[in-house]
Amino acid sequence: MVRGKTVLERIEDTTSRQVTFSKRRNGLFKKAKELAILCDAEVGLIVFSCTGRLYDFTNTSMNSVLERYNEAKEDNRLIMSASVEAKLWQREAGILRQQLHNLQENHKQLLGQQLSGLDVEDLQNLENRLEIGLRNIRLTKDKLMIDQIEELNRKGSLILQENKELYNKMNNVNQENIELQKKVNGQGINEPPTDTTRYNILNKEDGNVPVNLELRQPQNVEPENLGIPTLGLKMQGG
Amino acid sequence: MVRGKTVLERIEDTTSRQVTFSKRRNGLFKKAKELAILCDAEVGLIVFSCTGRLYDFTNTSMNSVLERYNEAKEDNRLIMSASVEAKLWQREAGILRQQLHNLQENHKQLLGQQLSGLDVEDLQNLENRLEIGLRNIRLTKDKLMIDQIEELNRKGSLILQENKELYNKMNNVNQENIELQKKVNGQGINEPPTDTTRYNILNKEDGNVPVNLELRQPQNVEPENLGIPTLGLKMQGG
DNA sequence: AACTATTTATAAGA
DNA sequence: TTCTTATAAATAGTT
Repeated sequence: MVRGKTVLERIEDTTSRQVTFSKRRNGLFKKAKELAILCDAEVGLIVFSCTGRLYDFTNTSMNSVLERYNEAKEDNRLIMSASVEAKLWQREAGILRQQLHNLQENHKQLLGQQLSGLDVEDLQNLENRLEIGLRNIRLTKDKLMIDQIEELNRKGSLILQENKELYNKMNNVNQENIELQKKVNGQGINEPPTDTTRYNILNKEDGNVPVNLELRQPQNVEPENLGIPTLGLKMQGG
Repeated sequence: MVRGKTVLERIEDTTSRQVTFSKRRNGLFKKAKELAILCDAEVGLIVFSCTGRLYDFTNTSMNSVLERYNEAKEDNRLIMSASVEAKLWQREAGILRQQLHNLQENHKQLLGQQLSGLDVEDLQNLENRLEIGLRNIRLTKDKLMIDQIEELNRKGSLILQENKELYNKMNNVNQENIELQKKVNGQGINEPPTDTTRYNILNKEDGNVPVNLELRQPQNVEPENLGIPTLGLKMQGG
């Protein structure tokens, strides 16, 4: 527009384009600002350079400008995309809240609370559902407990078996010991006698069962005390 | 800017301000368009006059401009109002969905479904809650039924009372009729005899009880058949 | 809306 | 980028 009129078309030379962009951008923003001040207008101006850089101006706030813009535009298709999305989610939340509320109601009734307003048939239904539920829960619990008991029984039996074997071994060792003592005494050598009875007592009353049991006091438990069908094992010897 | 520099402040004269607004707005929009074309920029310009009228320009689309603007602005506070709102509701919906899911899980367990993964203690808790619930429901139901029974009993008694009175009246009318018949016959006048027995039968077997009862067949019900503590009333007379 | 005297904007060159 | 400058463009006040 100087030194010959500039034609209104894209400036092909990159440098020239960028320089012009810089100058004219400043001019445009200055004009925008002047318009806002002189004429008491609300102005929002957003510019992206061809390199993608953002330049913006507003004499108020972009938020305010855009809100007014949305209000003014009756064909809400612009920012409304987000707004519509918000409404959709709001609706979804409302539905979920309702469902949750209903289920809570239902749940409370199942727990025997807030029963007013129900007639005998409703209550009978509720009762039936609860009875079925209770039956299932009891069956499940019983099965679980029976399994645990059987497991304990099995472990107890193993320990008893081990105990029995240890006891037999001890007897053998004891016997051996006694005979050795006799031989030693026969040879006139005086050594203090080994305390053979200790092993017996330990085995029968105080010994720790060498198995990692989940029983609290496995050492005192006899199969009969596990309170269930025992495997028929009993302490032998002793 | 002409005939003496214009000071940069609000033009107080309304007419002058509006004229200037018009002129400068055109200039601004022209400049914006030129910038967009010459420099291959994306421009969005929104202006509200002080009277509230909207003027906008964009060489692309306002939606595109605003979307890029949102992307570019890292401190999302502008158009994000709607978008943020959407996110908030979305989050709310997510939380509600989770709560609903948990409650559904809980609910199913209460109904004796999906019990795997629970230990004996969990099951015992569940059982206890169900038993309490069941007890409450049964108490409520029983109370309701007892109330209904008492109500039926009361109504039944009233009807019986009414029946009894009607029956007595009928007997009186019958008696009266018989005596009138005798008199009429004694006077030699021949009229067809009134069917006095009909009232008796109607009353005892087929008559509709003139009370709006909720019993299905109130006319056939005797207090003893209500299945509850009766009020001691019985059909009198026959 | 048109005119016009001026100011302002800015393209090209430095 | 900035400065300069010639010149186009914008526009305030008037008609």
